[in-house]
Amino acid sequence: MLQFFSVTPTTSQKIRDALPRRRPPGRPRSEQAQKAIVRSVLELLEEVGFQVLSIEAVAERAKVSKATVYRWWPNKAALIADAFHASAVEELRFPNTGSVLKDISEQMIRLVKVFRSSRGRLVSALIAGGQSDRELIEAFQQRFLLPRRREAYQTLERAVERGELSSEVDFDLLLDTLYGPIYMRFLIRHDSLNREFALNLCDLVLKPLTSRGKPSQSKSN
Amino acid sequence: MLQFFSVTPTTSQKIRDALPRRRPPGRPRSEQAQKAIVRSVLELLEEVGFQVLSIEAVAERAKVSKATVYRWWPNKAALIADAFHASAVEELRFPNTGSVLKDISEQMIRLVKVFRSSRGRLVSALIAGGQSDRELIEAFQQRFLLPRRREAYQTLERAVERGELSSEVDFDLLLDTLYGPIYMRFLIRHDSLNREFALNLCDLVLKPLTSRGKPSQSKSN
Amino acid sequence: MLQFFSVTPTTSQKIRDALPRRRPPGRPRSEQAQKAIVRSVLELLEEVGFQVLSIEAVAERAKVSKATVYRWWPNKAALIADAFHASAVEELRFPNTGSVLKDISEQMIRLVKVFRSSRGRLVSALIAGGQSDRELIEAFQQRFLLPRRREAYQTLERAVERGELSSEVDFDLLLDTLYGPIYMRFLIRHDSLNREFALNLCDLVLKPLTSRGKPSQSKSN
Amino acid sequence: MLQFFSVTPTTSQKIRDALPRRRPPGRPRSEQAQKAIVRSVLELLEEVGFQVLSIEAVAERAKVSKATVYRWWPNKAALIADAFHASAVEELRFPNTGSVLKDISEQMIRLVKVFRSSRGRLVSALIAGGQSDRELIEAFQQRFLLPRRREAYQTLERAVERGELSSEVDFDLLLDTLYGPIYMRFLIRHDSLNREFALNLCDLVLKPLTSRGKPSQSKSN
DNA sequence: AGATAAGCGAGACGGTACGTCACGTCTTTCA
DNA sequence: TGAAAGACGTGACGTACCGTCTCGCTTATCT
Repeated sequence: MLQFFSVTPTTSQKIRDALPRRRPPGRPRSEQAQKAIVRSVLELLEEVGFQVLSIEAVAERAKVSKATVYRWWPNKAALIADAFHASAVEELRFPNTGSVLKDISEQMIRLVKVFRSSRGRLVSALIAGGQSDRELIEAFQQRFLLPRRREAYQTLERAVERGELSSEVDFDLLLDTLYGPIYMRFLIRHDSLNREFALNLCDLVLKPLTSRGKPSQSKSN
Repeated sequence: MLQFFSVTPTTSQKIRDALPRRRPPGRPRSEQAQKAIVRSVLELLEEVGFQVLSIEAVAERAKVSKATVYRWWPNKAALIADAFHASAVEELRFPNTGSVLKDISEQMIRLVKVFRSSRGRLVSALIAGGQSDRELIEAFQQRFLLPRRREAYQTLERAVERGELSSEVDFDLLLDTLYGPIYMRFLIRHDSLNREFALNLCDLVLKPLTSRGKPSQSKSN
Repeated sequence: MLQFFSVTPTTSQKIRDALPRRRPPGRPRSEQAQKAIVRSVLELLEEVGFQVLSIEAVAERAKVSKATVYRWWPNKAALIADAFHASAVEELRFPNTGSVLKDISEQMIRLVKVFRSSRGRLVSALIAGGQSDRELIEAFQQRFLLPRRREAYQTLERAVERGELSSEVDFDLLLDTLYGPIYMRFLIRHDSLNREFALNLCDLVLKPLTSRGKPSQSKSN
Repeated sequence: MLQFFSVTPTTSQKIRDALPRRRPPGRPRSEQAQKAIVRSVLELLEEVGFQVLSIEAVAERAKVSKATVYRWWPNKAALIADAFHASAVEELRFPNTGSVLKDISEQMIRLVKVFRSSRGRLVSALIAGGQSDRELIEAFQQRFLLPRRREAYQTLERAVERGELSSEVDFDLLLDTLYGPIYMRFLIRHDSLNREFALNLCDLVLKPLTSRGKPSQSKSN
């Protein structure tokens, strides 16, 4: 899971040429240390949250010197972004059931599960931190949101091809309408965030748009 | 606007007897100091955000001793919550035009304006802080979200009474579907948050539900 | 011994008016903390020397926060200078026996004793540090050397008055000739520094100058 | 000047057999690197002094890897001692004029010149460092002081042979009395160190001892 | 000619201490 | 008794060097 870490060096490193290269001079970066740091960040983030997480504690837990942390990550934000990347959530892929409503509601339920799990804390810490750190919120967009968005586009395109969905629908608007409410309940916690909510949400937003329910006609009015 | 502040001491203080009381002995609490503190918090929040805001800086800017801040607010969260309260947004009321779509889209546009203004920073700071502080997010729910929600309920009820909306609609689900996308774009900043988005969002979510567009039938299907 | 510390605030403090003043507002400086710090510096200096002495260790031993040390002393040098001042050496006064030779040799022997004691380490640390710190060496001149010099001048003047010494003698040259060799052996450690050396040194330098002993003849023979 | 450096490895290395040996296998030690290191130490010592001199900076300036420095010198002291050795001062030899007073005052003036030059900083750094490093002060004794002392002995012996000086004079005491004041002014900087001082010092100490001048009388008057 | 051995640069590593900053508490004087 | 002033212990910050280590490369001698 972490093996790709040195391949995709993310925030703290420049992307190296992909072509076969000689190893640079000097002592090579310790993979073990990097893994330990990332692991410590993940653990501590779940335990105490972004605000309280101190790099000092990360270094101590990873049995690594503080300098090593600072050598590779310029600030707490980058550290968390990378850690978050490393804990990438494979379970958030979209299925291909032949029905948009099914595909999306299924994935939505998985997302809700992640948000309710201890990893949710990681996500909320990242978004919270992002409110005063441009890099951090961009990291979240690029590494978490966008990959999922791309899959979502494909899912919607399949629906269009199948004739389930009008080709005139604004995908971005639709997807934000579907996921926005989930993020809102996740972050503001004013109401319950569970499977039922996800299903009802899908019904409310998606059903009117699917040809099966013939709501596309209402659209054209 | 701030005058009622010492009357409604909010989070950090016990509510004092409302009955006429004799002034207690000793130096009376300085109203001026309180106002200066709150003003400083608001200014600083817009300038630097929640994370960076230091009570030390607040005290210095308000020309107040640190102890005075601590005497009245137990922590940064309470301080921000109160400051936020003081900057209450009067312009977010719902109009009553006779059309749900109009009423809500109108208010939505105002909300978007607030979010895009410097006061938006205040809101995002509050939500961000709330991710690691229960009190803070609850303050946001109670003082910002709920008051607006109550008005929104009334707006929807009027629509039901007018026959625009089915009485079976889940108000909470509907409102989160309407506002969630705005919060999402506001917090994650992955896409533009403007008037057009608000209007399209309203159209997408609300039109299918309003009898005028006859989409209520599709619902019953 | 330390009581005069807050009276003569030395390096780190401005000298306050001697006139009766009201105490300033705010928590007063903790005398106890200051004493503990100075005591720790003295102990550590004798144990490990200037180079190794870390402010971190001083703070820890004095059970004082590092910030408190830095609040009052800008750097290690000032800290040591003050500590040195506090350990001021009362025993280095000149006697008044009626004989220059006696007066000076007596005091010289005391100086040698101090240099050979654990407090010698303090002095050598101060001079060593002074080689790369102007303030430090100046502190040594002002607080250690000069006070003694003034007494030495008086001792020499008494000798002139008594007719023991010519009034044409350059006091500064004479005193450096008397004390320089002691400092040299103290710092370079190339030869033994003891009572005999001090006595022989006095004889060598002083006797030829005193009219009473006419010892230049005995020497030149 | 530096060429003998790898031949006499000094402090940091065991002295190798002087007998003709075959060169060992392996890459030979880079003479160029050694010279660059020593040069850098000398430069930096004059610029910043012992305390601040960092091996990291030495390596960087010498365009040499840190490991290379550590391979050959165990610590900063050894490094400085060797560098000092390399900068050996040829001009501090004693002349042979036929007059002790002349011989010694002449050399003293040269010493004062060296102390006042940028190389003086080197000497003071060495002595300062020596206050907390036995090796260092011993290096100073052996490499700087002693060679000069041996020459001074010869100068004094010539004076005895010529009848200028009594054979009963304690050479060590006399030499420390002559040079101690110079070291004192050099290190403590409490008074001017110049040609006049050196001359007056010689007069004061040496004249009473030389039979020729009988100047003790003029002095004692 | 190839094997073996050491020196070299580069630079990452675990550490220690630096000097600064803000925390939240405290102790004083003045109003 | 509240407020201002400001010192206090605490603890993390990010930096600088320490002295050690692992690399790949170079330069020599030895087989």
